[in-house]
Amino acid sequence: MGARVTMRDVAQAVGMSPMTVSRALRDDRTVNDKTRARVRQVADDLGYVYDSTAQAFRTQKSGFVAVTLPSVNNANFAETFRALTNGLGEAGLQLLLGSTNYRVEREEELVRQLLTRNPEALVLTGGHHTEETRKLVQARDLPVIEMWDLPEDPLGHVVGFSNSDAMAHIVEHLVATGRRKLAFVGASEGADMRGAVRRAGAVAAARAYGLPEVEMIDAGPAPVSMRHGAAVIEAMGRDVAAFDALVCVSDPVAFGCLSSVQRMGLRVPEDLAITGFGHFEVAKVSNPRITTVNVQAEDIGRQVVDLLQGIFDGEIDAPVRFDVGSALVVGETT
Amino acid sequence: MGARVTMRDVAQAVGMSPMTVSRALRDDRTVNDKTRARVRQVADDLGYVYDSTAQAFRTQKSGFVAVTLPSVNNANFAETFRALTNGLGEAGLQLLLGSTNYRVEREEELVRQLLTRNPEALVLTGGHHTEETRKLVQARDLPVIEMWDLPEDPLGHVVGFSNSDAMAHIVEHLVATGRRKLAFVGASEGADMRGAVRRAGAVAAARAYGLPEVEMIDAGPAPVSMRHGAAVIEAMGRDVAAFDALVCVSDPVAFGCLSSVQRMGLRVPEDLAITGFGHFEVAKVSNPRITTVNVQAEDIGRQVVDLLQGIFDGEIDAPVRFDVGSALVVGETT
DNA sequence: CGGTATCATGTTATCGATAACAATTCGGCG
DNA sequence: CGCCGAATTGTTATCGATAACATGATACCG
Repeated sequence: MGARVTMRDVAQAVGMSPMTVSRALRDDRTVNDKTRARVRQVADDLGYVYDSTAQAFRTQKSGFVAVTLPSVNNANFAETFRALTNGLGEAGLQLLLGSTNYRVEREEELVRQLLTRNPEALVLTGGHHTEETRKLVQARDLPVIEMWDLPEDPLGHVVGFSNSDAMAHIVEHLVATGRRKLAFVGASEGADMRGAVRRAGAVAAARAYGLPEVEMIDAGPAPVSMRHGAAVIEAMGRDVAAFDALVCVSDPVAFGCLSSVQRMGLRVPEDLAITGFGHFEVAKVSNPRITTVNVQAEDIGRQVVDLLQGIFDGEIDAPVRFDVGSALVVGETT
Repeated sequence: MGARVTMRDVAQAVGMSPMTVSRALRDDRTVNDKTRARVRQVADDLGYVYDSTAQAFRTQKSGFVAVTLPSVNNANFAETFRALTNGLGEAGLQLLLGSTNYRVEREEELVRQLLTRNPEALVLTGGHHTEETRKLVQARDLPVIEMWDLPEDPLGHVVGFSNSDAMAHIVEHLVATGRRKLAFVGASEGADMRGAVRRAGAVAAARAYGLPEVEMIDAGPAPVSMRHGAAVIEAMGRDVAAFDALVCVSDPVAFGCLSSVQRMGLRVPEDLAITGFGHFEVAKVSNPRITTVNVQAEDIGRQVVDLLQGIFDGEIDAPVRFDVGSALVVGETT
């Protein structure tokens, strides 16, 4: 339990140089098979544990890919994260995760922290960052991928979809089914840029279709979820019946709204339509099923992995911009 | 964009030794305030970024706390993770997260990987591990915390609650409200030990109350969620009415069951009671609200943080065993 | 004003693995 | 048997920050 076992100790035990041990433990085929076997055996016996820190230091390659997510407590982001973990794990890379709580200032702090770990790539969620974050990132010769958005002025590579286009499809669908007076349910203005873009998308689309101005229903500061949707509608009471449709920033919010609307005896979709965003499980299981947009979170993760692989293999030179798209999923709430 | 900027470069630029730079950038108060200011200024100008890898190597302290979770896509675990991130972040520690996908073999692989990063502590979810995992961990002089369970034979510290006790409370409540024929809805036997313990708890409690044997409804391999609960009940059709209550392994599964049960025209709780586990948002928002057990995921995270702080401060010697408890939350489904 | 405590900075060695280069061993062949 | 190329193993230097120790500068005291 004293000093830790190093390659030197293993080397001494097998009567060879540390270099040979190093080679044997990796799969360098210049070592003799018998030697490798013996080294591995001894390393095991001594309880040797490889020191990635030393490796990272010496080789100047950390084996980390840094990732920021707004929140982990979100099935979509979690799905992307899972895809990233699995894909990069196969390439021997480890994820270094930070969550921004939907705040760019927090993202900046996080990026600063993550960069000190010398990651081999940086994957950011979203396309809105502080100036300082942009500077930090660009000062480094490091592959950067922004995902979940299609920013105008990207930092590097992009794998995402258009939130406002997706919202436009929802509005189009609502118009097609005869709805005119829309309300948008989402977080307060401020931190959550993705939510803001969705709202703006809805507003713009409504204008384009000549609908009356979209009403804003503020469910509180981001992140908003089921209970916020439920609470804000409950607080409104039957006033909500004045609208034809509630356009919600996400499925969980939509489900919360749906629940409150039903509790007060209104029928969905007869009295009021409701739409979500993100194709969360709850949208498919709820009763009625919620009309939503499928954003293919897992696909985003997979595409990012492919992209990174390409970058590490040196096959990619120019910044890539990949639109994974999104698709309207019509449920029973419209 | 050539070689990276190191402390040596900064030192050269200010005309001092690297040691002074090192001291200035940390908050070593032996450096003169003016010197510190100048160093910081120059470091900034040169775009210096601190190298945690080098620090971790030299000091043999990584600044990492390694954490394994069964899944990130679970509001409860995510909540614990958030609490850990926030709490440890304040202490200057970074989380190194791995997800096991509910499999102990995957956990072993993960632990092996995480240990090479020299974490300062290891936080495992659950109390079931492979023999190899136990050996790996115990061979190291490293603080270990198991959370979300109260294992019989812990590896080190424990912060959790009794899943089987919690299940017993649910069964007790069902008995008190006149239910006798129970079915347990959960994942197939196998990977998910936490699920298995809950099931065993339900079975044992039912026996203790002299109820007929609990029927098993297999929702498929772990992890099971809303759609699995919904699917398995839909597949059963009206046979489900033969039971008095569906005891579900989690709230999402319970919600899935609830939804399918309602779709086929049965009334909850009149025709059938349903219970969940975990006090997820959906339990409070669904219609009717689901009777569940509050497991205080955030509290677990906070307690783990406190415990780690105590350990790092050297205030804790003997292994700690902390039961955060759990509480029945009666909803409208029973 | 000499001497000592305090403050501020510098020097040297080091953490563990590995790239780059050097040396040795071995088998095969004329 | 001697020589050559391929297969193995060894040596040395190094990544960047910092602990431990050493030194130089300054203040303060009787």
